[in-house]
Amino acid sequence: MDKTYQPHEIEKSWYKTWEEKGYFAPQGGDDAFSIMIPPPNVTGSLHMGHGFNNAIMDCMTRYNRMKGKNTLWQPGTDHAGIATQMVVERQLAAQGIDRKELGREKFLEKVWDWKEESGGNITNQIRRLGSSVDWSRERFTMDPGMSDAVQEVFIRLHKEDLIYRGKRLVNWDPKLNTAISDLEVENKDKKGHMWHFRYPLADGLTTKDGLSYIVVATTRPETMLGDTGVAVNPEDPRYKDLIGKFIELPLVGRRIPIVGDEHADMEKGTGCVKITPAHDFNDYEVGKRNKLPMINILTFNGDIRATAEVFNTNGEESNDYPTDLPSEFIGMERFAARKAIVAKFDEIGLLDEVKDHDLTVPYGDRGGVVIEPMLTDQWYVRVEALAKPAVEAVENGDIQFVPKSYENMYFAWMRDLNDWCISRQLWWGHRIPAWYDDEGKVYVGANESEVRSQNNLSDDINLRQDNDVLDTWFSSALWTFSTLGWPEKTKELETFHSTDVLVTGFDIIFFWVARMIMMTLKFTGEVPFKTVYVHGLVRDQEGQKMSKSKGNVLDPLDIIDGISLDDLVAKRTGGLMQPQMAAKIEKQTRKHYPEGIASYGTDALRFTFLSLASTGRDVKFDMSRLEGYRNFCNKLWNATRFVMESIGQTDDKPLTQIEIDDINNGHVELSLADQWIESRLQVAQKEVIDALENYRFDIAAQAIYDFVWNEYCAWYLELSKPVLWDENSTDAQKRAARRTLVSVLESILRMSHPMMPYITEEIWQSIAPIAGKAGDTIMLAPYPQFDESKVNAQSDTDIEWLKGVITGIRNIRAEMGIGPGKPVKCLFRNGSEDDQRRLQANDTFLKAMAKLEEITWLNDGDAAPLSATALVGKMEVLVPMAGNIDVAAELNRLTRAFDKNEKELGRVAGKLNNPKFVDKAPQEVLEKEKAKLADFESTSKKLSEQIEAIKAL
RNA sequence: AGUCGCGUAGCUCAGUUGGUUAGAGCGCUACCUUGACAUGGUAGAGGUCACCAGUUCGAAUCUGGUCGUGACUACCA
Repeated sequence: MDKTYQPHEIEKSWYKTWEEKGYFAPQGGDDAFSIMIPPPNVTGSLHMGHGFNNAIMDCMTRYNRMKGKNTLWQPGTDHAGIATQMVVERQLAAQGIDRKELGREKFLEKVWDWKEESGGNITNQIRRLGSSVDWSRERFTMDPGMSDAVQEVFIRLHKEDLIYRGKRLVNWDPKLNTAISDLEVENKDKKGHMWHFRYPLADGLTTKDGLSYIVVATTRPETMLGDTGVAVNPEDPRYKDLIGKFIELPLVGRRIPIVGDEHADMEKGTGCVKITPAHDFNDYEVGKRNKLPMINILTFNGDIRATAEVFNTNGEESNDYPTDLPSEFIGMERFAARKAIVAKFDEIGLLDEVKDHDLTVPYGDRGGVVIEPMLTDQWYVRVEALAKPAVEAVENGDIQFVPKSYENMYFAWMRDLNDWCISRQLWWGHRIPAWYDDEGKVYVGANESEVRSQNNLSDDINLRQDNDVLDTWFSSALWTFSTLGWPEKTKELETFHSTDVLVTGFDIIFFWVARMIMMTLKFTGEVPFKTVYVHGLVRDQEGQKMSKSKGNVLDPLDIIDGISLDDLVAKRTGGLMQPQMAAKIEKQTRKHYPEGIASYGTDALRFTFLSLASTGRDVKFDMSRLEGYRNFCNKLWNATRFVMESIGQTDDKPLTQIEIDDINNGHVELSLADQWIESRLQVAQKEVIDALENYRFDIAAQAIYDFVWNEYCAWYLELSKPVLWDENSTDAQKRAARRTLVSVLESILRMSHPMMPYITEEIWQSIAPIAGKAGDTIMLAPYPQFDESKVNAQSDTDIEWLKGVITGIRNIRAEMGIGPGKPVKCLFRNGSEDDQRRLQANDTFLKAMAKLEEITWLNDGDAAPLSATALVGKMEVLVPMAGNIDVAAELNRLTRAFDKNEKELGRVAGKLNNPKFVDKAPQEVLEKEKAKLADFESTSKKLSEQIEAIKAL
């Protein structure tokens, strides 16, 4: 074995072996366990969030598999409509090709090509993370089977009138030219302006104040081209007389009414609100209430149209107004038009005022440009009826969120839902199964011929299919059951649905979790999962969300394999949407990773993720923690080297079967340490199992770390040395130590395997046969169970005593400046029978671990030399001060201990002197405090005696 | 503005139904290459649990408020 842990060597080949041997496929008992991977973007690449997510899911999966359950972790990817289409469009643009020139068919071929080319990337990454998914069942949302499911769902929902089509105001992304749902809109706080415009009253009217105009304010001046009214509050004494009158819309010359609507707030702004129903969500509602026409003035790219589109309040084309727009603005980009229109108002003396204004601006989360409310035909899901059972499933506990507090978030969102806009003006995705005849009548069905036959449409009637595709989340919402074969009634569906647990970040509870619950209940009558484990979001060391545009993303593989600083900088600054950020990103990267990133290996990364998986909302990823866990792997590795060495196994000379049988079956005489470590192992196992069952991976990781490092390595390994190295030890004693070393290590490996699959498999392969365990892989070995019969409380207190003596002497050594290599004498005074028994049983351990040349037991009245002293319970451990020892230092040490003890003594005494406490506190607590008091008093007494003795010199 | 969450050691975080001498890792200080491991060992230092008030015999933990901070929702004519 190498002297240090080398993750690369270990992690190189195991995954391939596991996969090839089919260990990931479901096998095991009748009791099933299943979990669905949240499908990542097929052409994307993994980020730290995926790494975190995968570490948790794989830990659960491996744990349940080792428990003997019929375990399925279902993998797959989604088609990520917008994101993928964007990437391919950009690639084409680089070659000077436009998507529309290419045509739909050809373009889709290109996307499929790209999927073939890059789709392996993400699955490779998942493999590198060690995720034990069943690759034989890998699914993709655009697979034929899943597409059938999507179509089936659409048609059925439509039949039940839960899907409808309508002309409505939607969030429009002018860059990507598609509608997006309100969840895909990101609101950002911006500094902007509020422009006040004067709108002249028509027909020579004046206001009460004698003005010939009213003033409206807007943050989006360009929309005024589409104004079809001005609203004032019906109660507003300033303006209510004007209701029913008209104004002359500047620049356009449109005559538009003043309407009374409560939307206009008398306290706010000027009290007059311009109404642009085709370009503002509030105005849309006001327009509907007041029967105002809607005028669309923008193209899908967000430019001013050549001619406006005029609709009546029902969304039908109308001639309520002419379609002319002022020629000087035509074709202008919306923000340029804003400037030009403000300038024009200023020029003609109608710009009343400009104020600075803080506002929230909606951005598309994909395209990154300002969203424009746009009047378009879209498909919607009516969510109200679907939401009700989805809420109930959580209320009645069929689905449980962990941590529970996320249920509030879920309910809050489910309470006020908007209908879900599911159509996207893209080519990449599931095309909407709807056909239109020449009159625009809609027919929904699986395909054209079905539509014709179901609706008795003859072949000479023209039909064309809807151009749009469905939101990717529509197909993702069917993920748990469509991956298992629905709408067929498959065996998999029966066995693995509902799934046991969904592991996801809170940021997609609405996007995905809620929609899955709604759709799955609707179509299977089952919940998609029984538990939703919600983890935090991985952030960088400054607590910032990781994003490509901020340049603070990390690829988990770069942590596993390592990356040079220059490569990391290049990776982060390449392909930026905003190239001007490059310098800042480079500076930041060089600051945070002056040496680049070392290679830490998969196990250390996974263990780090799991140790960070507490109940918090954020996970700040801390490289120093990662380093600590890499060191932990090294610790485990070297402990193994020690065990191998102790049993006489070397790389080129393995143990013979006879030698192995001897270790496992020969006569043994268990030492206190042997019994103790077995006992502690049980306690650790219980802690780990309890933590895993409660989704507290941080606690499980901590328990493993603590047991391996601070008990097995720090104490047990050290305690085994005196036995193994002492010529006077019997064979039975040595055999006991060897057997214990091996069996505890083997248990540690199985206990840790779900968290650190590679190193545990690597070591297990050589340790298991020696421990007498059969099996080809640790993956399928049984998970260790808590065995109460091996818990030994006596050994625990005895070892604590031993540790106390050793630590006490080491402390004296350190404070007195006695080097660890120098043997000292030691005397025990004022010890009990128990102390004496322990001393006899542990004489060898003590001498070896505290480097003692002689131990003397003092009986009452025996004289003691002047000594430095440590207390172990009531017993005093004396290290004689052989003349050259620092008296002042010892006095100082004792005084510090005394002061500390006095403080505690005072605190406890105060409590016990309080009659109310003595009166009301439970007996149990009272006894505990009394015992503490006695201890502190005895310690104080001893320490002051010792201080006096030193002072007397 | 509303809702929810958070504030514990220099840093990153645990702290289960109120009773611990408030813990861990990293970092820090001193010492140590001793035959698993310097990716190590030994011994230490370091906290008014944001602040104020309350409930209680007893509060990091429960309640109310203040301050700071984050997320989400809404508004922003």
